[in-house]
Amino acid sequence: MEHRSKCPIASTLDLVGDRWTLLVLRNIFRGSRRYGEHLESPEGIATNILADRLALLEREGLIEKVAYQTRPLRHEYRLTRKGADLLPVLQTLATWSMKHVPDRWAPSERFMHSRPEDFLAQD
Amino acid sequence: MEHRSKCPIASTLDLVGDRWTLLVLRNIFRGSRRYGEHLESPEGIATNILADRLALLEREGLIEKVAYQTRPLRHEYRLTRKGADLLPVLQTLATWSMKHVPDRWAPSERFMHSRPEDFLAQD
DNA sequence: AATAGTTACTTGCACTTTGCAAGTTAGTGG
DNA sequence: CCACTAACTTGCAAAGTGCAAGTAACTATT
Repeated sequence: MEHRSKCPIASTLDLVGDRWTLLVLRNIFRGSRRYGEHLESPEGIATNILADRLALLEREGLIEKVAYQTRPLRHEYRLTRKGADLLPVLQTLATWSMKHVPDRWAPSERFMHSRPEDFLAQD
Repeated sequence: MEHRSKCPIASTLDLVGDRWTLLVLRNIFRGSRRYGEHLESPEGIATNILADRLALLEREGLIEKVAYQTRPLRHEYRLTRKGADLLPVLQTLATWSMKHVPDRWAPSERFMHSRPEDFLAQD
């Protein structure tokens, strides 16, 4: 990973500051775990972009691939602590939008009031 | 402005979710007001991108152009309430980076503890 | 009056990233 | 052997970005 500067804000954006990465994370917070579930999100992410971003997030340690079945072997993507810790960023983005952009969906209470730890439980 | 969906998170990112817009806002929070001051930021933004983003932020009402002198007429860019309200987003991005990215600059106490209102004072 | 300096952009072009459609791979089930 | 499903990969056009050079509107200097 290459950073434009040592500014902490710029460095975070170097990682997740593009058109899709934070939305992929949002999907996971909202329950998407499998590749196909991500494709159902309302914004309509392209398959190549999704594959690229999942690989990036895994390489950077924000999500991890966990097998959910063998025969055929299939994986799902889960948040690591590093990824889950971006929850406050998504919450503040949502809060801003609710105040300044008219006619948006209301985020769930559960989403707005949860903490990163809440998304780390195993099952 | 076109939105990919009515998701509040996606909608905020439609506005500021590219490689530079949030860094231009960070500059303003850190005191850059004039075009030339923005060009001094450590990431080295290109002049065309900067002009484009300042125009976008003004068009969307996050910043406004205020004359700081006549003869020759010159303007500076200041945060509106809408723009200043993105401060918590920048603060959470910085907080995440300090926890998860090694060897970053420490943001100033002033920046991390300020509130949007603090950047709206006239002078 | 002509020249140089300052500030704030604009333009042109190469390069990179994104978006869309179609194709591929690895497996199961019939 | 064939259809089916999930998870990608590939090709290519379009949009966005990065770099260098150029322009515009003044002011200050000689």
